[in-house]
Amino acid sequence: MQLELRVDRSSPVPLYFQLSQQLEAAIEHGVLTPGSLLGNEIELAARLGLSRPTVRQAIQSLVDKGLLVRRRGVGTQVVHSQVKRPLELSSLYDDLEAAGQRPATTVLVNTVVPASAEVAAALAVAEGSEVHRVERLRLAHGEPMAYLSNHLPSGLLDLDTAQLEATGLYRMMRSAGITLHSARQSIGARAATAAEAERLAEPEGAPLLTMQRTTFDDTGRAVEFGDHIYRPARYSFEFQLLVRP
Amino acid sequence: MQLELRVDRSSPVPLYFQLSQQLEAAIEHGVLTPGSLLGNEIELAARLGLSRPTVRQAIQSLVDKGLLVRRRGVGTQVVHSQVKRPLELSSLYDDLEAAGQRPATTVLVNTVVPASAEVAAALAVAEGSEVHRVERLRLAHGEPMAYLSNHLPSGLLDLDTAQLEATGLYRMMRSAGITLHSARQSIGARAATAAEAERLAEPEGAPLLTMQRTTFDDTGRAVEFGDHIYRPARYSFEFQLLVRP
DNA sequence: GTAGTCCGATTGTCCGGACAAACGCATTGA
DNA sequence: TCAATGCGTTTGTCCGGACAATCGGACTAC
Repeated sequence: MQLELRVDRSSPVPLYFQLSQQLEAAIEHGVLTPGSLLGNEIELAARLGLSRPTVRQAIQSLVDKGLLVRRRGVGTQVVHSQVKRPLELSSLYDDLEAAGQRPATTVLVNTVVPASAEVAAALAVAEGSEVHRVERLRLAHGEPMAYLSNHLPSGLLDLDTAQLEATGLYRMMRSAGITLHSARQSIGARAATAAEAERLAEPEGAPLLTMQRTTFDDTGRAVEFGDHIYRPARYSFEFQLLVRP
Repeated sequence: MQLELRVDRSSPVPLYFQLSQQLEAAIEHGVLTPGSLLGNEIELAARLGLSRPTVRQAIQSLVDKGLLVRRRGVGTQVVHSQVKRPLELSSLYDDLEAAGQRPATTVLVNTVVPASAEVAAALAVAEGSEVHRVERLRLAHGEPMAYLSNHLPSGLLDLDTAQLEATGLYRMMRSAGITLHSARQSIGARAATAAEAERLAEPEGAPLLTMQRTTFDDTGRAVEFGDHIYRPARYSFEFQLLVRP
């Protein structure tokens, strides 16, 4: 059976992108079954009226995503992995929304403070200079789920409390024209202190999942430093890693 | 000052790879400072006697690694991020060795068992079929650090106990010709059971960091399922995420 | 003075072609 | 029988060129 593919040359969407999207959809919907060959690049290019480099660019983007594997002398095959989602910089808000949980947020602190040594180092600003500080409690189904403490360089974003409660911090940054690029994370665990236990409705000494993260925009500037704690019964970090050859 | 770059056409190493390595080294050693422009692609190609596509391929690989940023109409700049290492599929053994800790391993169990429902689902084999089971205690500086439980499809690897203690599981898989490709991870936390507490020399109920991971090779077949627990005071997960636009 | 327009610079996309390298398989040879 | 060789297939690398889209700054018009 021939996979139905076609591109629209009048569209402003790049041809290689049109193709890669169609291939990805075909894999997602099971039209291209795991392990099946994709047909060689030359023939595929001829069938679509495209050049080989364009077809290769489309295929390469899917290889980068981990959906396809190329083998010289063999061909390009669909990976038969159970889970195919690539790793992404996840936002707790988006994670919860994707899980259909309708997250609720309570902003507990939203102020400007002098940067502590730790915060200054993470954000690469002078110690004692002004930074925004936000502390939020995130709930799902009315139950506390995580306590989020964030520091941001001042002047970067207008941190409106109402907006912080209605949406997520990452979403606000994106709409402010900040393009997130990378993040350095550290995930650990420890026992809850008395104060933390009360905030999260856990007994004192209960195990907590902790995450510290510094996020960078596309110019490499630190735009956010977060120190978060999660209730492990209600949240865990799930992601897919890819190995680059 | 002109960055000194040159390629060796008689080398079997691809030209784009030679160039990207030199650029990466220049960034790493601070010859190319963060924020500095790289010079336009056309001129760079002419200077090296290469074509523009080849130069673009070299630059693109560094953009994918998060070391460079391209801006249309502006040029290609070096990202000024503090930490630049990309995310990789990490092995606890390699992590420890890189930290200069000389890890020691004790193999507690190395046998063949019928697959439980959970293991069968993770490895995509039939429930009850034979799988290898390995349990190891990993120590650093003579102190227990992690308890590692792994299941592998049978017939994949010769699991020699002595070799397991001398090196890591991932390293054994690689030398057996298995090319690791991706992994699905879940990181969480919970309180130690009595048995776990004893094995790790922690009090009962102490917080533990947990990780479950299924690793896939380049054809998408599951090659390993691990269920690990770590002492949070001695280990945490650190990694860098990249956002794909 | 300010807003809009134009223009040079630079990357993004796309083409068509050429040869090399690796793989799988069939054939050949010991 | 079994290993070595050869061959077709397919991806990997590389070239040179063309035009489009976008950015930033200079210029112009009001």
